[in-house]
Amino acid sequence: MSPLTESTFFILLSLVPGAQHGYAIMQQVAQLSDERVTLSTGTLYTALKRLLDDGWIEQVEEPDAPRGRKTYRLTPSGRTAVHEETARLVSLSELARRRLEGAQ
Amino acid sequence: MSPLTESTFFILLSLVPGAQHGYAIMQQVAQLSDERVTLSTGTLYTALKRLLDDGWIEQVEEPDAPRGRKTYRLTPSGRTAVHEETARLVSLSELARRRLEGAQ
DNA sequence: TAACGACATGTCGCCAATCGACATATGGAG
DNA sequence: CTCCATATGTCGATTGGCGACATGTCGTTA
Repeated sequence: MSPLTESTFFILLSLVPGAQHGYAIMQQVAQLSDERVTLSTGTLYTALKRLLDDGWIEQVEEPDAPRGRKTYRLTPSGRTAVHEETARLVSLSELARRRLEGAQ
Repeated sequence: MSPLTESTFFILLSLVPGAQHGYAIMQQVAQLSDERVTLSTGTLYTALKRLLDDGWIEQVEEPDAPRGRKTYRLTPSGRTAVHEETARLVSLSELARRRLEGAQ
């Protein structure tokens, strides 16, 4: 399992509490990251396509959805991936802190 | 300041305690990451070149160095970058944990 | 009513970085 | 002498992000 890119990780993170559509994901990522990560539409929609292909997200059928809005939710595999990536980030940041503090 | 790739971050981390040459960096990254990250030579030497260009590492002149060995050390900018990236990882991993635990 | 900005999805081409494969050369051990 | 660890490097393919462009709706307001 290779490390996720920051964009991909934020997209998955924004879907953790529940399903959302693309544009809302974009806004939430900006909010979550305190405006530090602002996804371009190019990044967002190609990432969503890739995540669908990988089976990490799936489209939710919503009959009452306005216009051409498409809503996505995490699959179990996607949720596992978020957990694994979070574990990687935690161990990596702890390793880095130890190194910077001088303790091997 | 965009996020560093995992490879680049590990290379910089391995130089935190002191100067090293390329091959030793490769071995230390493998050891630091518990064999999870094994840099190919392609990744290593192109990354070192890039880091030199960016002024994050510099070559150390060693008259007693055996063969064509080249030793590198962190510059002040490079050290700053490691600190900033570590801070980013810490805040990101904390954000992720909060999200997964359901709080916000 | 016309214009504007927010909402909403999508494609395209460029660029940056990783990876595996290949190339080259030295030193030491068996 | 052959093999392996040491040591540096290039090249081409692939992946992913980004900015620009394209298209269309909806609500507000001048």
